[in-house]
Amino acid sequence: MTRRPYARLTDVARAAGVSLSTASRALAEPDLVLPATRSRIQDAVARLGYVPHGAARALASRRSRTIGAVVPTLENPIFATSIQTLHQRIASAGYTLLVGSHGYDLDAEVQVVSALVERGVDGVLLVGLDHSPELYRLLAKAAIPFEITWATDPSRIHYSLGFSNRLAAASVAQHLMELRHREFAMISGETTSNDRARERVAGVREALAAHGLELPAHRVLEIPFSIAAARAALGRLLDAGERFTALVCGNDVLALGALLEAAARGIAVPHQLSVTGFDDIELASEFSPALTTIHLPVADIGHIAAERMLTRIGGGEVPRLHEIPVHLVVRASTAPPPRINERVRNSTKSGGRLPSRAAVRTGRR
Amino acid sequence: MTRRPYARLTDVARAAGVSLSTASRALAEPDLVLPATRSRIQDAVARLGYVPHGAARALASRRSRTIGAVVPTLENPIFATSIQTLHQRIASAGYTLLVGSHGYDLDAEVQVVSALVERGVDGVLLVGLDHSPELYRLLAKAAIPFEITWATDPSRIHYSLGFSNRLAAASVAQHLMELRHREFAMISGETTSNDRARERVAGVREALAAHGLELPAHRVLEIPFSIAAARAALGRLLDAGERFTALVCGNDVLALGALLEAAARGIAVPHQLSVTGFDDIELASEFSPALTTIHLPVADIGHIAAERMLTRIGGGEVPRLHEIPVHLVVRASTAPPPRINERVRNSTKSGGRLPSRAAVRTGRR
DNA sequence: ACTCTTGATGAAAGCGCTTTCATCCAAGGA
DNA sequence: TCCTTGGATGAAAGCGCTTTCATCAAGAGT
Repeated sequence: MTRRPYARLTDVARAAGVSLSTASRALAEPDLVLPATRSRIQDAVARLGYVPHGAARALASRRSRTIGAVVPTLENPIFATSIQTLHQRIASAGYTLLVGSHGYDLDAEVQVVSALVERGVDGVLLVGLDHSPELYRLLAKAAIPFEITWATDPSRIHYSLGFSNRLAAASVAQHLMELRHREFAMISGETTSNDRARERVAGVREALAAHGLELPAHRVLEIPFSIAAARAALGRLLDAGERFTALVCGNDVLALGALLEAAARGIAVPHQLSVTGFDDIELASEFSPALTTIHLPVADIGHIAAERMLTRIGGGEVPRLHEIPVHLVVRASTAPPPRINERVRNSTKSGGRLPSRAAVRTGRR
Repeated sequence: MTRRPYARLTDVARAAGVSLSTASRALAEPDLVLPATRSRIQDAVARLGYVPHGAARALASRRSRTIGAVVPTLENPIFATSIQTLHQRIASAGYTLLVGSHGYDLDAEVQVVSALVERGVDGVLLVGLDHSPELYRLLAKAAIPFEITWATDPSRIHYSLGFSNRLAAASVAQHLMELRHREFAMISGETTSNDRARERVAGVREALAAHGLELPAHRVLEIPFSIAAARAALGRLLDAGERFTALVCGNDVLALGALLEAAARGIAVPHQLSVTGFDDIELASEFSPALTTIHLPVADIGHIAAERMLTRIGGGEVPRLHEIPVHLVVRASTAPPPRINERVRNSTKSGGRLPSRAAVRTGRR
């Protein structure tokens, strides 16, 4: 006789001397089965090493017990961390996590989501508000609950969990203005198809405008999220002779790059130049100078997103919009601007690696 | 009449005026179907917005077209990056990625893998050789191909893709010895249930031993992989009065922590203390001083792992052991040891934040 | 002209499970 | 004592697809 390599529920049922239906119930709804019967079935399960067949279960029950999460990239530690906590939470509820990344390409994202829909995920987690209309159509057609994270949808059309990137960025600008900075520059991620980056730039602009200040376009550089790109960007800004005392960065990775470049050029942070980040990754507080940044409760986002999604899948209701608190953390990378003669001077054509000639250390603030 | 929310293959078949089997074939093996028929079916697919039902397909075909990857943590950028490339490669082959993480807990790993097996993944990717016996049993019973990454299995019992952590670590020690260092200390990740960390410590020990040098147990600190922990560890080593001129770190994150702590204590790297890392994350080359470390082709690992797994799932054969080249990258964090009177002195009970009194800058090497 | 291939298509049997719906039996009510 | 009620169980119908296997033309071979 040919033994199959694995046991089916039918085999368990036969071994326990019950019908298939009873065996199924014993596993799904133990209360509906007499304790004696139940334990016979559980014995059989253990003895045969029975492992339920997910696909069969999904097909019959129309629920896959999987959740899909799509992020721009796992290389940004904030996404990696939140995916991590998300996974932990849903795993403990018996769900599995399907992940996808698209590298900030909205068309690629549609492909990824479509693969998830095909797999019959019970819910989808998205990052931000910028998505292809086709993606929204796909999700609507499949009637799969989805949720926007890392941003809030003020219109409440979609379920969202996050914070206002605009307001948070504005508070950074506010802090800098209170320090009496009046000349700003910004290094941002690409704003096309990235609403978070766009909102952060807008937030800074608005806050400045409210005080009659400007953030001219040529002082806003949009670059890939990498340390090397950020270093190069600060270099370009400086080499172009821009005179600013505060540099707002779109996230901590970019800010770190700026800090590194400033150090390499002998520019003292914060005395000659104030630098801010966004996210509060671990390095932000450990680096020297420690980075003034916006603290995000990264792990909480994964956890709450899991919670909300599980509730909705279970037929429960959650508020359309869940705002999580974020706040400015002032550390050592910001200080009042230097007096005029202590400002960072644009370096010469010699390659920009020279320390500013006007560099003079100011006292501690 | 009640319309279903989505189209089934039966609906497509009816719309195209063919049988279910033909429709199925048209999608799976287009060559077996007459071009005219095929295009009628494709029209119907497009018109109805048909999306195949993954679970049904998996049930009928006994292949889920999903691959599971289990890593210790996504917070380490090397895992995040390799998962990223892995995803890209398998997605382009029509596969979906199920991820799991276990936080260096082997029992938790069994749970995660068991969830993947239940989902019927076609293959599983694991990190390292240290796993619960139960995990191996589970995978064997389900007859699912799996692969070890980030380490090689010299016994060739399992399929593995990686490099010798031991040899790589030894080459770091070798470099340091060539610089004439004789007093070593090491900051490692926890070695229990982490063969990579264990092998790296062993590699350093062996290399030293070959030259009659020792790495005493009290100079090896095992800590969690975080910058803060690494800073504290170096502090403890120093405060304990250990005298060493070379600090080998288990990975770049730990090395970064050490660099930061050294800077905070006014210890000049590399002139007073040489520090090495392992992994070559982006920051390693951008940081100042740039870190001497082992370069790993992180993206390649994800890519090759995907390739090998897809081949095996497709019934193909690959070598049991795939060794990828890694190499030492010498940068600015290592130099010959200082002369005796320039050594780092153990700081006093005052908290260890004072620069070493004996600190004297040596010239460039 | 007749059988033999060959290639395209269709019919139908599951894949392993969930989920009505029906059945049975013991206890409670009249 | 008979009938009702409800709890436990079983029978059976799918869930949407893949995959033999059978069928049927139409061209090839003799």
